[in-house]
Amino acid sequence: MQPALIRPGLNDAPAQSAHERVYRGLRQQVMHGELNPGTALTLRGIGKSFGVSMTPAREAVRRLTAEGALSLSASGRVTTPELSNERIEELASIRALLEPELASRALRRAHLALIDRMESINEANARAIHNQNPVDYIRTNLEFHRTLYLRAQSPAMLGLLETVWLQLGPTMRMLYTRIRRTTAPPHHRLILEALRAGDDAALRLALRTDVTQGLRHLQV
Amino acid sequence: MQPALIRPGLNDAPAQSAHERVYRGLRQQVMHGELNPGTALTLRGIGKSFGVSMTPAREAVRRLTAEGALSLSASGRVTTPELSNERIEELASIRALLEPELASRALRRAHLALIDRMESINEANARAIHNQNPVDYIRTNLEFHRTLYLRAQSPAMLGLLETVWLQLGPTMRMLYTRIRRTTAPPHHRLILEALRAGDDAALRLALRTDVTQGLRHLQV
DNA sequence: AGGTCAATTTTGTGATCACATTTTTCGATG
DNA sequence: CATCGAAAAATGTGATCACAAAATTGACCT
Repeated sequence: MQPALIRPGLNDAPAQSAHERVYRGLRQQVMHGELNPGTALTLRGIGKSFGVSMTPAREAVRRLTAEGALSLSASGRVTTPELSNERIEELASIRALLEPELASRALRRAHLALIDRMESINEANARAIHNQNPVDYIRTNLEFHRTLYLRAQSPAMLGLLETVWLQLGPTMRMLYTRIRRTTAPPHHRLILEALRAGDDAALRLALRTDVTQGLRHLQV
Repeated sequence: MQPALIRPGLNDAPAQSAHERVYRGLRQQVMHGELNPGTALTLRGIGKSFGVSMTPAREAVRRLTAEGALSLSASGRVTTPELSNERIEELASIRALLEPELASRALRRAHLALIDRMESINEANARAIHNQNPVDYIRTNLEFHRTLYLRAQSPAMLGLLETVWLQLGPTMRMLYTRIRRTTAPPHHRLILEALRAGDDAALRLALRTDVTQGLRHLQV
């Protein structure tokens, strides 16, 4: 197999295991909507594309499957999940439950520097929309939300939410290309205003609508 | 390795893979509080106790680690998690967020047969308390809740909640043996009454207090 | 053309091995 | 008696292999 070619200077974590690299790589592809729903993957293919054997690929797949990022067929085949409309709505309602709570917990700790950072992420988000780039759009949108939620100091809740995002990743890409979004999500402004005003109720409402509204265009 | 000795008649799922058997076995041990926090496990030991090689043991551990049921040390050692007080409270507040919602969704579909079944599970729960049996107590308590939530028809939300239960499993055992519970959890009665009355607000409140109250005795 | 079935290829599973690292053991030393 | 350090044991990681099951292919027949 390939010599794996680790360049320590470029990695955040100094010594990543092979399985960890595969896991992070696949996870990002799924969460950022780089894969369409139903995309088939194979252990040998994953291994080859990361320059490792089947073993670390298998472990990464098990992990991601446990998080709902991938699904296994009865015969063990690996694909990105194809969600039913009911499932999409359920996941959206979980977001609507968790995200206002996380935002509310972050509110008291959200200083101006944080709001400025969110503002600049939101501008990158607008650029992604202008460039019709779905992956950048999804990535910056999640980054906008995560930047806020990190301040909530609630790692378990954020962890749960990220598995929900993971499950929605491929579907979000599909939805994005379907609705051909042309304007920025209107609720990000409301979120920023509520943060600046320190208005908990307005913040919760802004998040609930932001999260819910994006997935209202199903009609499959 | 051992011939694995599968007896199809005794298994619910007809053809379980080795990894699946290990996963289910470990998962139950963790969720039902059969393992104290900080219990060390080894891949070879797990494999031996299930009559399989390291490979399926490793996959099961990866899966359970992804669900928060087990933790990995920096050197890859496997233990059941030892939760900080902050983490316990955070997990409790997640329960307090999800469980009233699941109960509310189940309410309209909760017929009398379901309530009767919950009642009988609650009696088994009382017996477990009388017998000072922590594992039976935890098991029947979770079964009481899960029986209700299954009616919510919200598999993703229930799945998330089960990972929270998993994370709390070893800690619940520790808390149980610490407080030496002697009387039945008072809120199960309130839950049943609210179900019978079809009172959504009362049901939500009963669950929130039931879930929160059990973990108020920390004081580590 | 379309369908059927056998041959072939692809794929996941589980076991085993070599290896590096960590942990434990245990004796020597102060 | 405690502490340090070296030897020994235990452990996780990744690669490879054999095998069975599944999916694909392609020839053949109707």
